[in-house]
Amino acid sequence: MKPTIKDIAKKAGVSIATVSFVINKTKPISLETKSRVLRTIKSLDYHPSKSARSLVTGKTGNIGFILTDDHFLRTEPFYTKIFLGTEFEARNEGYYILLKTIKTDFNNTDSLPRFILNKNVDGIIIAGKIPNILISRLSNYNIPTVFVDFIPPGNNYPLVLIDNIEGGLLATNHLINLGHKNIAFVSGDINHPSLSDRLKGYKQALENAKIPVKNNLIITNTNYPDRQNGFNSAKKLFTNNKAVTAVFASNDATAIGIMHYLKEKKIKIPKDVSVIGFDDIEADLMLDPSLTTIRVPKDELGVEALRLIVNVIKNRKSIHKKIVIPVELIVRNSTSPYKPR
Amino acid sequence: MKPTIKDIAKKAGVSIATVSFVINKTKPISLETKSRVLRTIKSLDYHPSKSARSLVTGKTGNIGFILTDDHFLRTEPFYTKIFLGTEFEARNEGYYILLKTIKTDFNNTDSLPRFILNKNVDGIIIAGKIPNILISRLSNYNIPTVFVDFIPPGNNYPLVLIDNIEGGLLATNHLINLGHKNIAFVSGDINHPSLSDRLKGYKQALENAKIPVKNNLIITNTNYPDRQNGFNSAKKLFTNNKAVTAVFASNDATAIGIMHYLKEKKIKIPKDVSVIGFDDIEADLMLDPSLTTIRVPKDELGVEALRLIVNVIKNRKSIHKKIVIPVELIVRNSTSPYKPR
DNA sequence: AAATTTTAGTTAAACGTTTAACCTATCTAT
DNA sequence: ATAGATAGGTTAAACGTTTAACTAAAATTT
Repeated sequence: MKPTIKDIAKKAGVSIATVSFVINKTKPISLETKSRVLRTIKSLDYHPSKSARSLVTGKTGNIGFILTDDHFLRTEPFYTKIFLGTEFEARNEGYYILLKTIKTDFNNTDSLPRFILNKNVDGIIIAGKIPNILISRLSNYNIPTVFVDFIPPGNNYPLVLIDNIEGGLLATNHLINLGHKNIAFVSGDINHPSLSDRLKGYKQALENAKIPVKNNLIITNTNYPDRQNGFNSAKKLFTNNKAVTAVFASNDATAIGIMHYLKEKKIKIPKDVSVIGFDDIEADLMLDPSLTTIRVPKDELGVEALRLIVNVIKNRKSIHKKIVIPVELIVRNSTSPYKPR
Repeated sequence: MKPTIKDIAKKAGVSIATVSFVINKTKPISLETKSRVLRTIKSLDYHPSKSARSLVTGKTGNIGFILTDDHFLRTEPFYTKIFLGTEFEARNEGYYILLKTIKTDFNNTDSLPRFILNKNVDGIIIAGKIPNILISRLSNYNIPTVFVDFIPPGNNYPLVLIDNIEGGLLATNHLINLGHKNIAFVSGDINHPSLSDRLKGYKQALENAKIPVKNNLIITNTNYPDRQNGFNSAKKLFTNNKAVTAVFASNDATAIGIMHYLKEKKIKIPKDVSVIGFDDIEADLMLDPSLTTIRVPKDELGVEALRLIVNVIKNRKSIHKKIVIPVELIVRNSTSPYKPR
């Protein structure tokens, strides 16, 4: 059987309290007994039981990670990467992550994640857009919470965000600097704050450059921003607008769909039309031509979220901190200087 | 404060044991008191504390998932997908997964995963090739273990495996059926059992078709089977063998590298050379031409592993079961009938 | 009718820690 | 010299469950 703290105490000839103090460094213990205790711990390969510890301290050493299943199951591994970043940093900090996906249409009759109900986490990280009803039900439990890539209503939680407006600016400026004037913006669900911020950056860049914003060059809808949606949007865009020479897609999946459409129509990329994406997902590298895009450091988002939640857990006062992760323009081969078509 | 079992007992006018029996259905309780207890549980929104439960039962409701960091961090999300399959099924079964990556060169001085030492998991799943030293050190702890996509030395553990030989056969037969005779096999680290099994299938298919196996058409080494390695191997292969008209790459990453080489050399795929991969990773879809491959249902591997470990945990007798997951030929556009070059 | 079994419950120990309360001896400041 | 603080410990309660051992009544068997 695994040794317990009692075994250590007996063998070292001290009380179990002393052993505990040595382990946790919570009271001064003479160098002599301390080293004796540590030696016996080593010799018996003793490790404190997590459950027993949790029971008395109320701390679990676990952190819950919540996101909607569509965000997790989509082929574009955006939130998966964030999760992995969190996972990675959790190991550095000595925490474990418990993952829970919820349905997109989570409602009042659905039960909350078990790890919340049975107090199996010290805090939670919520990634991406989740239903308001979940947020409000969660708030009853008064558990430390950090949001990633989503601003919950009320906005009094600690946050880790992408600098989407800046990204929109960078992308659009890149096209403007290449000499393009007829620059389209193609997006999926514009209700998602990330996407609407990217649009905001787009508009602002155009205004800064004194290029008029034309509504017929802005294709948005309420669908999930995937390849299919990009393809359909491209069809809509290009059948009506022959003059477009550059497209800013609000994410890479959309960009890929657009490129498929263009290839099908034998429109050359980037000779005839430049395309820029957003996110920098793995698939980009395999495209021909490779996709110019705005890199979002997804792992870093996850890492920062973990650090932030640990911070909130330790300084129980609910920190009202907002961390904005910068993005970066990655120029590849899908964009080139303007030439009249 | 959260209600405890005591609060329920008091309010329902029974002993805490009775409450426990009702919750766990572990002793017959009259319908009347049962429903009274259940009502109070609902009304107080009571949920048993996981730590307390774990402490007395010795069960944690957690399962550890171990793999090497290179398998987890590589851009090809092969093991990530397996992990997600496990995660998904764990939620169905009421378990949580604790993830731990270890270094590829894990040695005797590295400490074992914490969740093992402090008894925070009921069982572990090990995915992919891991160092023998870890396996032997783990065996001291006598914890239920399932291996995925790896046969540990000794081979007396429950396993979930890919049918790699069958996959090698399928891939090679596909090329043979298209009329190819000079079929190359390109692989990375041939010490990995999965890859050597794929080679086995390749050889067997050739023998079945009475096509001689030529060693100069088999390019293997000890590198990680990634794109770069595929590219280099292709260079080696095609500079010496002008007659090759088909290549079986032992995984998709390798195939992608090969395709890059061929494109660079203006060798047309599949007109001049057919290419088939193995794994069916996401990137395949984005390739031009799209990659014919052998699909490995990665999520299913993860799901089966979870089911198996739960089974082992419940029927404590160490089940010696081996689950082989079938693979499937996916024909896309990178393979076509043989034509002389 | 007596003996036995079953049902429905209670009591209390146990799980392995942490930590408040207490104790004694030694050191420090006045 | 005395009071107070500190170092270095011990004892025992507490955390919230499960479960073995027990009891009393009701149902069943003989």
